[in-house]
Amino acid sequence: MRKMLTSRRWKVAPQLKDWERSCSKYGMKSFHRNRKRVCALERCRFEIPSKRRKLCHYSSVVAYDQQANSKSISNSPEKGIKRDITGAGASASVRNHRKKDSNVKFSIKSFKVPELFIEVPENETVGSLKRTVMEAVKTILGSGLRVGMVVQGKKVRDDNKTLQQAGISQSGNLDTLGFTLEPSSYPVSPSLHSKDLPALSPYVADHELTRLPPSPIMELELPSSPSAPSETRLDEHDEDYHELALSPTNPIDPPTDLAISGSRALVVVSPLNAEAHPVVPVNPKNRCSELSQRRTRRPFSVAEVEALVEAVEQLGTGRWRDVKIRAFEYADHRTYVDVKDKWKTLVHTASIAPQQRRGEPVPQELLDRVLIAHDYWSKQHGKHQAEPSKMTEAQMQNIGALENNNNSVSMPSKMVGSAI
DNA sequence: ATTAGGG
DNA sequence: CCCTAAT
Repeated sequence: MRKMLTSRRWKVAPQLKDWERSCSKYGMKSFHRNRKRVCALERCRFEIPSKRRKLCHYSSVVAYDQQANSKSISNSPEKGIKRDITGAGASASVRNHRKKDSNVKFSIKSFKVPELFIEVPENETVGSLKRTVMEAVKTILGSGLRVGMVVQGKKVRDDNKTLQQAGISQSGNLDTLGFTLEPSSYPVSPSLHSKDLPALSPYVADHELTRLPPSPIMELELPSSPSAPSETRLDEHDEDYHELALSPTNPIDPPTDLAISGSRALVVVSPLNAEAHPVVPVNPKNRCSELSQRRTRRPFSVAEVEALVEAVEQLGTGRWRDVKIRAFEYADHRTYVDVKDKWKTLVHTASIAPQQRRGEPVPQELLDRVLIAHDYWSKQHGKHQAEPSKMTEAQMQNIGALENNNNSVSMPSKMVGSAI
């Protein structure tokens, strides 16, 4: 659903087609499973594409150009948002004027502000649209804004950090420095509090069930007093802003100087076939609400990882359905896709330095097994009997050569744990 | 419904 | 985790 919102319209048709094909091929079960999604698809078919669900209420980008004292609204199709923002100069940009002393000198061309979702009927007049936008802007301003800082695409939260420590120096990449205007308050949608929490698998050491899904809804009532611009309050929304963060590899500042005037941004308001909604911050429980609720994060526990490794060692890396059943048969919240993804991250985790790993540390012993199993199963094992490609000596050591055509082939048990 | 990969 | 193209 989220993705649908982000999809360009022309991608919708194929989607529906797939669905139909899938239904005819897999029966009503598939039909019902996908109906929900497709219905949503249909509803959002004419909506303004948006990057993430959490931002689906802000599909247009309002940018303030300080220098020109003008504001512009742009609506860019998904993937283009970041580029458009930066490319259009709608983002904060900084220039290094002089590299003499230890002072960092720069100018802010513009600020990046949170997205804004505008929903108006087709027969809306330009004039009323302008007013609507103005209201939206006033709403944002009324709710209070705080300044966020981005360096090299990463948000800088530590206010105590010196500019130098943050990598902001006359010699640093001032081009990657950006500022954003963010709402200082993020009311939480009450309807989202009671998220269903499936039964935990026998392995799950539950402790991560407290996080509430962040709400994209912004305060509609303006007169809210500018609450304390605490950095921590927006922690959970950082990712959102990362989306809008400047790309280090995407210089946005042409050798021009400050004063940028006029707005080349355009306004694109998709026609809404349904009822008219002059109001800006859309009703919380509308189209893209429940349907797109991101699942609560459930980090795999060590026990789960062990179960997964165990299963993969036996089944390989191409039968995630089976792996899921074997290792998480009773963990409804772990789908075979989840399991497959977890293996992917495990392989990655095992490949990086321990210092770079995050979350509950996974015993090295398990990570070793991950790597071994990964290697083993990625080299023509359990797969078609292709010509035995060359295996280096090292591989021979770690990956014992052995195979049988049985359907339940597995890694030679001798290997399991050989790398402790 | 599952698989396989990119996001 | 999400989203999807292919099976």
